[in-house]
Amino acid sequence: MADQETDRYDPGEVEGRWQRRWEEWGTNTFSEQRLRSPTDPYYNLMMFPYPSAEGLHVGNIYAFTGADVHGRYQRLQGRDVFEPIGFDAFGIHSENFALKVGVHPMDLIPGNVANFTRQLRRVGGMFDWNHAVDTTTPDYYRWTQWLFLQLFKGGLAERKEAPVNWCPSCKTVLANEQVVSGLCERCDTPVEQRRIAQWFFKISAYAERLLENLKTLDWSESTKKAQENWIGRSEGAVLRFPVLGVEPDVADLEVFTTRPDTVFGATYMVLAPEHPLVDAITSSDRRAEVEEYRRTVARMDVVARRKVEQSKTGVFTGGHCENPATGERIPIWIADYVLMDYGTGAIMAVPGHDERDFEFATAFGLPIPRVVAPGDSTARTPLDEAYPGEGILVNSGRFDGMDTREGGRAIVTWLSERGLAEARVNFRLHDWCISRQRYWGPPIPIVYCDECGPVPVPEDDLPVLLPRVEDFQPDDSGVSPLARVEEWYRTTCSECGGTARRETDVSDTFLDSGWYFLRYPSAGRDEAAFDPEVTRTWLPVDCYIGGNEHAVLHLLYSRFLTMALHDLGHLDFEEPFTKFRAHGLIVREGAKMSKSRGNVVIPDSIIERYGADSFRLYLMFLGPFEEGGDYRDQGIQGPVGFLKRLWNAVVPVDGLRDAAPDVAVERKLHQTIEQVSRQLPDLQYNTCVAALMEYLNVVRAEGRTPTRAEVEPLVVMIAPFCPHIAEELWNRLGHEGSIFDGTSWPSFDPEKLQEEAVTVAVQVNGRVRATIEVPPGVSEEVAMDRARKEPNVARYLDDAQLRRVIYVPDRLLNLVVST
RNA sequence: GCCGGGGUGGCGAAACGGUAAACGCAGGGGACUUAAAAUCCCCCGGGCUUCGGCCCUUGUGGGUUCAAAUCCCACCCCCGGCACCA
Repeated sequence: MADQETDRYDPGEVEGRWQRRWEEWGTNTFSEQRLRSPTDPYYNLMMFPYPSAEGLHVGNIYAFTGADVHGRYQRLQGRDVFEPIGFDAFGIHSENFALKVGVHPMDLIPGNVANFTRQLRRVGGMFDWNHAVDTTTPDYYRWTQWLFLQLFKGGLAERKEAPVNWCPSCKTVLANEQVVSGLCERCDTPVEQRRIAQWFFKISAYAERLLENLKTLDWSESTKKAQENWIGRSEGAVLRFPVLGVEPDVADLEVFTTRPDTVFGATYMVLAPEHPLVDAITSSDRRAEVEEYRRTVARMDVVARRKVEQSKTGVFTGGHCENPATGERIPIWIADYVLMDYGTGAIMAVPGHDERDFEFATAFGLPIPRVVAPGDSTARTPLDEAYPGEGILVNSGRFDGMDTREGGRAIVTWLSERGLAEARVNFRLHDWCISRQRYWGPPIPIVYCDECGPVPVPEDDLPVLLPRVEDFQPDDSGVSPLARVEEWYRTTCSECGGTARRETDVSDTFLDSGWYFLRYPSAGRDEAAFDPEVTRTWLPVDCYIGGNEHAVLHLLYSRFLTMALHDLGHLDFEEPFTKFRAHGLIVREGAKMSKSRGNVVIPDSIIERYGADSFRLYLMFLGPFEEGGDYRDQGIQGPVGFLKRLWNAVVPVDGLRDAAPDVAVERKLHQTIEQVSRQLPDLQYNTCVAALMEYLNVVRAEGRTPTRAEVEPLVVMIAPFCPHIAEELWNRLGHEGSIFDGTSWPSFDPEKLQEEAVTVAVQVNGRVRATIEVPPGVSEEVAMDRARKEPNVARYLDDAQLRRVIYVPDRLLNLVVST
């Protein structure tokens, strides 16, 4: 006879025992042998965390649990599920935090990683700790540097000048997100722009392919859309405007436009202030003003420059060019609303049909002709605002009367005959700047030789170790703290042996995280970044789950790197993630969780109090996984009670009955198996949990003692959500080893889930007047017969005429009558 | 402004175009208890009721349909992302 006291559900005790066993037995870890020859490999990936000093937050646990439930379900189906985890510990967050608390990141990070590891183990994820990665270890970033070299050799890395945000007070380069409305987020000093030579990856060369491949991917629609917008494909044409009256002759001004049809309405040109032709075009009487304007714009930071201002500013250069369509002489202005890094850095201004140009022309008194007339308007209908839509061309010479679409094509053809136009597809996507003038990252593996120029570090010399530098505070030089460490950056050229200087910038964190999924299966190998055979076996990733905050950058960079490695012959696939699902956001009591609000949920104390299984179950229950949910402190009581009742149902004092299952319970069981098996792979966790709760309610109805056959499948179905209690109960049911090592997922019998009676709603004119119990699939006649006998139906039929009957078998009978 | 995702009981949420509110939280009542906790049972959108029922209710307004939370059109609000992209 079992003692009730000692057999009470004690989550801490159960979870500790099973976590120890998993480790002892190697339940979740892959040996070299198993990694090389799995029978049914399934790579289950989740976005690895940045190990902050605060520890895991609920958002992390929510995401990881959702992914873990998916992995465990696949495993119960008999697949070999590889579920790795790692740490994305380089980067500005770690570095800034280290500066703030005055501890060196090399001392800080290991502690954070250890704490995260402890928490991740406690939550009960199915992680293969033998294949964990930490991006800050030399045996990882050695291969990050190797990756840079491959792109460099493949001609996909180039060095060029680009503007960065500079805070003159903090004396540091700032990332765009550290600039808040033109001010440094730390000291509120106005941020300036500096031009620095930096390394870029030519992701824009892949724009078309990155866009095109999206169609083939099984990804969350919102994520695909975000990438589509980011890539920003637009079709149009490049038009050439000859510059007039400048000696010696300068090149034609090139503009990109999506509306070549409106070229007859281009009454002036606008160049970006930093456009290379500004100097040549500016007349002597305008030079002082132009220079002054360019200086003002240069003082603005990159972010403020891109903010929509209330009013347009700009100055006239004194120069003119010829509109190739009208032959008219039109003025050239410069204005900050034209961006150097989009299109050609110059536009033809069509104030009649572009809102920004209209605003500018209005401010500076420039002419605003109409060249497009929609619907009921004519060439002479006045414009009181820009009309950017489609219509019929007017005031456009021989193109008058054409609609804007065919007119555009005709004009491009006409101008191209004179070499003044060509069709062009333009992308918003920019090249990826990977240089960071910071300390906490992998040094970019390049040396600058006085003789040979930039020379890649030989692969055999990798890693270029990041030296321990006590003073890693950025200074006003605008270059990395590593530039102050002479004994580190002084080196010799690997080609000529002469004196050389190391690149002192480090690379972007997104480069670390852009390939980590390639490393996991090969973690620990020191002969290659990723083993070709193992990579072929496990990749691409079968399912990737993560937050939509990385919808654009991380996912796009990962796709680009994979594509580039494919083209360079290192991979035989070009898309890394076959399936991607974005999880939703967790809020608390309707408000976003944040430290400043003081409403952050501390997972450790909740797990200590209720156990990881209850916490996991609650997180998966509180809302649809892909939409997120509202964390309410009291809400966990439901799952807590459920697990207690589950425990008490399987571990009863009198022992389980071994009798045949009750027919009604069995039917509910098969219905539950059907629903859970269908919804679980679709990540519809909240309704799966509800179904399991419903089933347990039926099993325990009126205090009945369940049979083994009734509860055993329930234990298996709860296992993805609550692995510890499932293992314990499975074990107590007499099974050896781990529940996850068998293929124990239950199957259902379609016949057994059929109800023997169904409730059919009887409506009169669409309103429910009665319900009838009938055997499933009865004929309309029988149902009608039964319905007529219902007094509350009959009284509506008495003095009415039956006009129509709609019968949906097993669901409803609608009688349409009129009086 | 543009692109996503949402608006359903006191709350978190369910609902192949077919009985709106499953599952759970909170709340109320009861059982057990000296008491409390735990546990178990019952009630729980609103109004009316002759206790048979009837009417109203899924952000707002229209529409399609025998039937709309669900489909279509217009609009309002909330959350997330992007934002002078020519």
